[in-house]
Amino acid sequence: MARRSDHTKEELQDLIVGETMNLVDDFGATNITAREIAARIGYAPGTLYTRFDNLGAIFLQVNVRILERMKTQIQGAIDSAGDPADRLLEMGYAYLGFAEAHPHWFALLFNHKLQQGQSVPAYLQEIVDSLFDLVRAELAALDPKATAAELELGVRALWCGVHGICALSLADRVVTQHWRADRLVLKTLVNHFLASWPQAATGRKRSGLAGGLRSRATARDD
Amino acid sequence: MARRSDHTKEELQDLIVGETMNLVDDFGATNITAREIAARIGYAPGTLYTRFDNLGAIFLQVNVRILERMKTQIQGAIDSAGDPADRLLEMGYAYLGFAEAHPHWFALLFNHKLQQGQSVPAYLQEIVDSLFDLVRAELAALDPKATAAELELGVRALWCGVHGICALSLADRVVTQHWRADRLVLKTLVNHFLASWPQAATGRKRSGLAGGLRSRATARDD
DNA sequence: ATCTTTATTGAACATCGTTCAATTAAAGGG
DNA sequence: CCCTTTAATTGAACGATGTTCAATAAAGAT
Repeated sequence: MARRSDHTKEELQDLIVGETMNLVDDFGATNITAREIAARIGYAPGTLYTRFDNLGAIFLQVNVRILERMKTQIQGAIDSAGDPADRLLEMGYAYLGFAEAHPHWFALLFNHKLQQGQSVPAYLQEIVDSLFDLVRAELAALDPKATAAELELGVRALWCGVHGICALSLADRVVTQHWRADRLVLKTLVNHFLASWPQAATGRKRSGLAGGLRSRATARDD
Repeated sequence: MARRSDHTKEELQDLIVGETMNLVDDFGATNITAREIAARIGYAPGTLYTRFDNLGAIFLQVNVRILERMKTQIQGAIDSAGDPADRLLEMGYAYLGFAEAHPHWFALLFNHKLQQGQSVPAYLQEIVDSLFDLVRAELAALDPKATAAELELGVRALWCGVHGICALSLADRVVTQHWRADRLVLKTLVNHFLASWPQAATGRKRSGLAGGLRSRATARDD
């Protein structure tokens, strides 16, 4: 039995979340048991419930750490590229690289359901927002005249698009990209998107290709 | 007890899959038990295992039906629109509409993991392929000179992009599109993509906007 | 030393997926 | 019509799960 003051409350909490994170990486969240987590940190199963309401609460904290790591990866990708378009592409590659390197983390991050009445921790939401901001900054650099609403739409469209590629790259699913060229698909998507991003190349007039898009994109929402 | 010849083997199989499909729609796959499925069709739990190896095998057949329904929805969307670009957009809306109308089905379809050594049923893969073909046909109509490889890349990029929007529109997840404008995001993504789809508008020359994209999209794959 | 507090335990509970010997209904042969 | 054969169906049982909580034991206080 672990002695009473081997760890403070905070240390024990960290220990639980950290070990769960490792187990998720290796085996996936669905193959983890409370007893296994407890055994690995040298405590009894019941101890987990002195710090967390249930396993779901632990997984939520694991997701915070996963998202932190993902942000680190994506931020690192920005430094290695020069112009905004390349930086957006590198961010996409980093996102995809993370999903491929840690598919179980990726799955937990996006599939884990909050329990009834539970809300997203503010700190986690901040990280999400900061990631959105990274994309927004590059899109704004490419189109300084874009409105806030246009930028918001662009960020979300691009982000979701890249996410879809990563989500469908996960193995052992029913619908999968068995065609192994995810990076090429990602590049295709990002570049097609960016090709018409400065929505009106010269002075935001509605003419030609980009103008056609603009009228499309701002028409009625159906 | 259900009498021996109340149902043939095939009828019983259909009954199990159908009832499971209903339960998934209402409560989600993770909240369903073998005992509940059995009770609803008036059989004992053990009976399920005379037709299926385990619950996962039932869910796999449910996924076949889900995908069939999804295909029906998407095919229906094609008829209601005129030009290829509108048809692609409508297909995206149908995809999104399906995800929003049946989030639990959508989650099962894309999150359910095959067990070790299990492979995707041929019939299910055929449906996936046929859906890809629907997108391919429209992209080909928009760019008759596109090569097979270009079409394949385009189909996958567009499909994955739309899928990402749908996946992130699911509620009660940690990372979510709490910003309710999924259809607008989808339209933005599709239209930006299509705006540069006929990759070189006049005679496939590499010039201007589209040419820039083309050189990007076909450069080294990293 | 003794008491108080509280961190930790681990047996117990309900429920889960799954198995399989027992049971019961249908089919066939006389 | 009855008896035997066949196989569809059962439901108790098993091991494992998440979770609870009275019991325990260790730390700090007096």
